[in-house]
Amino acid sequence: MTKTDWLTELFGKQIAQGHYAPGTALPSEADLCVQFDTSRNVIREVIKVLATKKLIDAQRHRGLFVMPQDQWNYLDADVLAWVLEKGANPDLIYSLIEVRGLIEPMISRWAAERATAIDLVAIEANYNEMDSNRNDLPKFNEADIRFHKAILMATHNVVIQQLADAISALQRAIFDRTILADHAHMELTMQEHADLFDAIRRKNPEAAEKACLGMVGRTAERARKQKAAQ
Amino acid sequence: MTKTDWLTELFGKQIAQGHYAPGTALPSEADLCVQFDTSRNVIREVIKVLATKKLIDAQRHRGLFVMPQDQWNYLDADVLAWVLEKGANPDLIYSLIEVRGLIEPMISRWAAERATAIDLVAIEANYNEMDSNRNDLPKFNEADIRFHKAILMATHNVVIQQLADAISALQRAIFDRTILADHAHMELTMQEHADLFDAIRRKNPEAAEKACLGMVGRTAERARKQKAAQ
DNA sequence: TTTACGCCTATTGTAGTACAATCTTAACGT
DNA sequence: ACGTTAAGATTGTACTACAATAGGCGTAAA
Repeated sequence: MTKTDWLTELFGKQIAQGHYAPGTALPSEADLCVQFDTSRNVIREVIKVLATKKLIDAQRHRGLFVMPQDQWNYLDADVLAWVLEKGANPDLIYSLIEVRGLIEPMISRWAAERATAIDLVAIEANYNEMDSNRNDLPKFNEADIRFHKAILMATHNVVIQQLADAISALQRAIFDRTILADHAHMELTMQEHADLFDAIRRKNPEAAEKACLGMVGRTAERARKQKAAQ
Repeated sequence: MTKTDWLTELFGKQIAQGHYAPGTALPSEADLCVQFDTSRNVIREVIKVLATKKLIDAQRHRGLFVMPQDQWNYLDADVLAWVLEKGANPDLIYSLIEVRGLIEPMISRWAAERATAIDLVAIEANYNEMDSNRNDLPKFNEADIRFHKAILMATHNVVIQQLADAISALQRAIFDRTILADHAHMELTMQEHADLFDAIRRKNPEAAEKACLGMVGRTAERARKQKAAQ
């Protein structure tokens, strides 16, 4: 990883996690050079990347400003991960869950209609990896993420596929906040995933959509509980 | 507009429109400096932006490569506009229409549930502007785009709002390809928009969703015809 | 012939300086 | 109090230099 990449992540996180209030001015390029101990060249490239992600607004002769939060590109996997890492605001969480609730069932449906043999192999492989890692939560979660990503790919819709990284980031953030330690919960999760995979393999769109609706609904319910508890 | 912005658009368009085959190597930074008559500094910033948009893959010591098309960030308004400007591939068009058909009806529904008085004023203003510009197609289209954007904003879902620029780019591209010159067509369009606005104003989600389904369906139909005709 | 080694070149990453262009601010004079 | 002017601050662009390493080429050994 290059110094530029590193600083992009560091500075991006600082902004996304509220180090600087939206709308306010950031330090000048010269100050940032000192602060991060690097050349102006690197700082400018970092700024260009963060501006493309809509976190920063660079105005010539005036300075750098934090974009208003509602302009941030939440569909960018980096931005989403940075924001979610440090407990995001409830509005964003609700918006994300709402959108996910809209598109995931349709993704499952499309996957059931279009999955090729190759797609099915990928989905099944990740299901099996989940199954055999019930006692290793980190591995289990990563397999779960790959399972859903494999389904996404099976839609063969390039626009939907763009969302893959963002959805993965969302899943990771949810995993970090919800504990599926208890046995009954794990069994239920595996059963749901089994049902979904089965529906896709049998090329049954209705069953796939229904299976997904249950999962999404329960995830949303968990998120609501977490929010209420905190 | 700065030189960097200008070259980002120029080079980005070249790549997005197939000047260089996906997967192949691009000219080196030094060559690009000569080709675009600029400093390496500017070229590197251009590259950073296009890499963030997933059009370019910069590999240290190896060179610059065009990303595979299915990695391009089609949810970025620039990328989408560049790609669509020069007749995109049918797969992409189909994917876009499919996704739009999924989310637009729900957007209409949410807008009907949540639109504030301010939102309604914005929507109505743009409807009226469409109405009074039936004979000025460019103005009519821009008003149409703002009409749909106002509805998007009325969902009060920040994730959905991120899609606004991309959807506007998509609409512009569709307008450029479809001719609504004939009178009957225009009347139908206005009627559909009136129905949608009316449903949102009356806070009737079902009616809003239904009105939108008709519009989306007809747009998809038009796109299919255009594709068949070419 | 094949393989291993080392040298050379090409290429991106980082640092630093210099100047241009213009917006902001403060000082100044009336 | 107000308009003018000048200085300073800040981003945009250009150029040079060096670092670090992947890849290609040639050479020599097995």
